[in-house]
Amino acid sequence: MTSPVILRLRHHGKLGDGAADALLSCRKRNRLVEPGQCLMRQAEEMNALFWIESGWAMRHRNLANGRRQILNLLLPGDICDLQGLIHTRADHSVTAMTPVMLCEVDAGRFLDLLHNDGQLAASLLWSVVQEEGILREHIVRIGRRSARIRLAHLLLELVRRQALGGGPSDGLIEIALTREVMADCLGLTPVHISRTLSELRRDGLVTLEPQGRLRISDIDALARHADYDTRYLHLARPDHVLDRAGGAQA
Amino acid sequence: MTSPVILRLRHHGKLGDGAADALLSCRKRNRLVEPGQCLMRQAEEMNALFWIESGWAMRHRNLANGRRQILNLLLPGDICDLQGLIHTRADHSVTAMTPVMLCEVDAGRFLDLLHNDGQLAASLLWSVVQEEGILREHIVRIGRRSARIRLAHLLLELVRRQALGGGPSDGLIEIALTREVMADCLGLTPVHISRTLSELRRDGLVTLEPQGRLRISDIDALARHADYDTRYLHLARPDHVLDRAGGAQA
DNA sequence: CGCAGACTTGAAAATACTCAATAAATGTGG
DNA sequence: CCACATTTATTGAGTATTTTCAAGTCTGCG
Repeated sequence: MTSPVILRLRHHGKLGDGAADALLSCRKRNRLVEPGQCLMRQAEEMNALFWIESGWAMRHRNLANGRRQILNLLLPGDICDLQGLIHTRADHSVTAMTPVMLCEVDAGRFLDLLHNDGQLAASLLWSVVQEEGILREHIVRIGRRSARIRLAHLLLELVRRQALGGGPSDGLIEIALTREVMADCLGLTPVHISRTLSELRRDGLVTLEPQGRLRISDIDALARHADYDTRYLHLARPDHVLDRAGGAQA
Repeated sequence: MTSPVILRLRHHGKLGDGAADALLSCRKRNRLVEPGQCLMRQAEEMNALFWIESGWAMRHRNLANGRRQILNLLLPGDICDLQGLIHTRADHSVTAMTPVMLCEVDAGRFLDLLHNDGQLAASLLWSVVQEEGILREHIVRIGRRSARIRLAHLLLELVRRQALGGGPSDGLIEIALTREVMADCLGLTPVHISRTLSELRRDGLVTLEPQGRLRISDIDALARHADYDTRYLHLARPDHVLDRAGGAQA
């Protein structure tokens, strides 16, 4: 069984077994983090370089007034943080949402690899580009879309991204998300998420499964409904959920 | 007179004259872009690698429903786009807001440099980290802050960033921003920006100067008022506008 | 069974939006 | 330098969306 990191990087394009093995050979040790525990704390020195083997985590900022904004969710196969390579302080925290198995990387060996394997370096650069794309999409979502569309977009993104790391691709979100988590992602309140989700359920777009997990009933239908386009994920195979020529914009 | 790129990168830390000259030696040619013209178009192949010598531009997405979200503003000294190094399609557009002088870079020579000059590579990586920090801060701003604080934050960031590239650092924003631009940055309407800005002016925090330019009357006062902390810019010298120990969060 | 945490629902309030009319500012040509 | 056209900004009134507060319900788990 291969690591979700490799699965994810293969969505960029060709990544030979040699490059994959080389990357895996940088592993230093695994570490298990319990839900609610920090993988990285705001204002702390960043040193560790790691990826997520299993479990979900979140990047977030806590504000002086007690509010919280979730910047991004981290799924199996996501790398956190290439930025750790330069000496700087974290401007946000990362907290486990489920039990998270981390794979810590030996920075020295990793840097050697970057130098010597151009294909691998390109794939890792791609993962940075994808992460930036995800951040930008999040800005658009929060800045210019209604609560209903925001929520639909978030769910669609999560379903897509979990598939990239080897998770389910049938519309089921593999972990239970609380209303509060969705609210803090989307800049809304849990109460309003509750109402909005009820609407989506009423309209048959989303269903609630055992253990509080959500399922998108028909991914294509919801994507069409919500003007969702996966181009920002920069996947190699052009399998946009929606592949309308030209899409939305000027 | 040195390029704003060099000025900006020096805010990361030591950058010797040798490294600076090496970077400048990658210049291929300059190109002038008129206001309203695109430097890069959504869904187009990215090939060019360039930085901004003078003038302001914006990264933005145009939505199917005619709305626009500005993702980030580009100021003199900003690099656009290191991501161009990998073969992918832009997920957003970049448009000039003023006459913009671009400096196009020879990608081959640039990559050589990255390989051979570790100090320069670190500085460029820093600029990527800073850009990501700016995107994240923008998410927090839009997601969890009131219109008034959002606007104050945006102005504070712009004043700070223009100083990094050699622009004024006295609170005057060097170009006139329309209400519509500010609105599209912050996920608000121009009308509401107008009202909010009037409030800030009424309270003596901001003044309107000739040619529609804005000035922050007292940067520290506004920063305190708006819970603004520059840590996310990852500047080497810890000259946070606010240097309260520990700051806001857990 | 019963508790704790998460969810739902209602009503009232706050925030931001829309539409529309007026006022400044900017640029153009005579 | 002035009149005019054009764009941008301000202001008011009414509306829509989202929040807040609070009470009640569901669910999973020991």
